[in-house]
Amino acid sequence: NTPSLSRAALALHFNSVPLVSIEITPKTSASCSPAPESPLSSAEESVKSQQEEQMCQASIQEPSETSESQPGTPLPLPLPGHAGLSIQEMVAMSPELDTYAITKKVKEVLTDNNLGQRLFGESILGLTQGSVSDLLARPKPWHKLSLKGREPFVRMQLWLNDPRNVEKLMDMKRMEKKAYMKRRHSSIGESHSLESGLSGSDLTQSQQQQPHLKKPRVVLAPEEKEALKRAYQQKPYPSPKTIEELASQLNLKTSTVINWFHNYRSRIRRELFIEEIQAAASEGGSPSARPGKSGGEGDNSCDGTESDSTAEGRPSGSEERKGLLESPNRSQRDEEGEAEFPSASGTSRPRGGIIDSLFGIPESVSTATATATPCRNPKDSSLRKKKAANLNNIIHRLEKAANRDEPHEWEF
DNA sequence: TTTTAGTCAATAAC
DNA sequence: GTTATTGACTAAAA
Repeated sequence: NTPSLSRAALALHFNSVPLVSIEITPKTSASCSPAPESPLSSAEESVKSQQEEQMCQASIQEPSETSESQPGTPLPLPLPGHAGLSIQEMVAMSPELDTYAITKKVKEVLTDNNLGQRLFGESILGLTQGSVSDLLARPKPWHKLSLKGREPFVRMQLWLNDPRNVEKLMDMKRMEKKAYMKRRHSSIGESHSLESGLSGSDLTQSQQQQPHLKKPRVVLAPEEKEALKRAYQQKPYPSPKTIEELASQLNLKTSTVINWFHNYRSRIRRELFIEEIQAAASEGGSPSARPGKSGGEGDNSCDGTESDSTAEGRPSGSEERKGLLESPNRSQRDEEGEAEFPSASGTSRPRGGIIDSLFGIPESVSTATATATPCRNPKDSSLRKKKAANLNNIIHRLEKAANRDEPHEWEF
């Protein structure tokens, strides 16, 4: 898997740098050579001398094809400087970070220095461009992130802390360009010889011989999306039967409809997070402050329109604040009196002291001292719409909780 | 088994 | 060429 290898190779250069001023005992690696198939490998030569020393400080793990998606496997990362801590350990020990402030700062630095998301993502985060774009545009609040989800933010924070971050990324950019030019030159030469040696039919044949493994991407028509959105407004959690019906009516595969609902729920949820954050920011609070009372989309309890209707039949006050979008199962579990936002307060996590210094987190970025997000009303109709849909979601869950068998009638 | 979280990668939009 | 969007997928939680 060339992309993975090149990604890992790219990252090793950057990630072997001490990002904060801490006494380090760098582990030495048996091999500091970059991945052989890395597109940058030729260009790397030119800057190798500058970076070799840093590279070899890294505790390098052989990059594997799937390393990036496997939890627990260290990603290409700036860790060697951190007293031998793995990224997972750092994430686990990290104080609460203000994801919104971090992404804002990262965007700023990247734009100011004309650095692309792809380069940043592949070399610093170990993520693809699309993922980076998504992450930067719609960061989830820290307390809503799983350990894995926190990882990119910790990486960003570490990168921001590195005084030479831009410089290094610039170097990387230059190397990439060099390598690209080199490849382009050689491929031009190749295509010349191909043109002279292959007839048109030969090319067609070789193309035909390529196994057609890739499925064409499904692109939903606007009407189809509209129909699905309407269905979502009615029922955010459609039954298998409804899904079947939708699929046949829209002439789509069932799996496409299922995926669409999964994705839509997830993306709506995130949109609500970001709207929450922005609203809080505009009101002067810490942007991604842990909602505590407002609870992400759960701030509906502050919103007269929804809270009135959601309050009825809610099992408990805390339930109301738990957020409209949590899964039905979770909701049922919540009824048993589980503490609110168990992971949010970071009670079991060391805060400040060595870890704060490790991250070098400025006040503006850490939310450890942040205040709760104030309540607010929705500012536009789209938000209202989403919340209305979420209301349906709640109703759905209440139905389920109240009556395990599909309820035909409501009893109040 | 269903849902969520996180991500990839194709491709649309700029 | 870069960034945004989005259908599909995997892993993990519930």
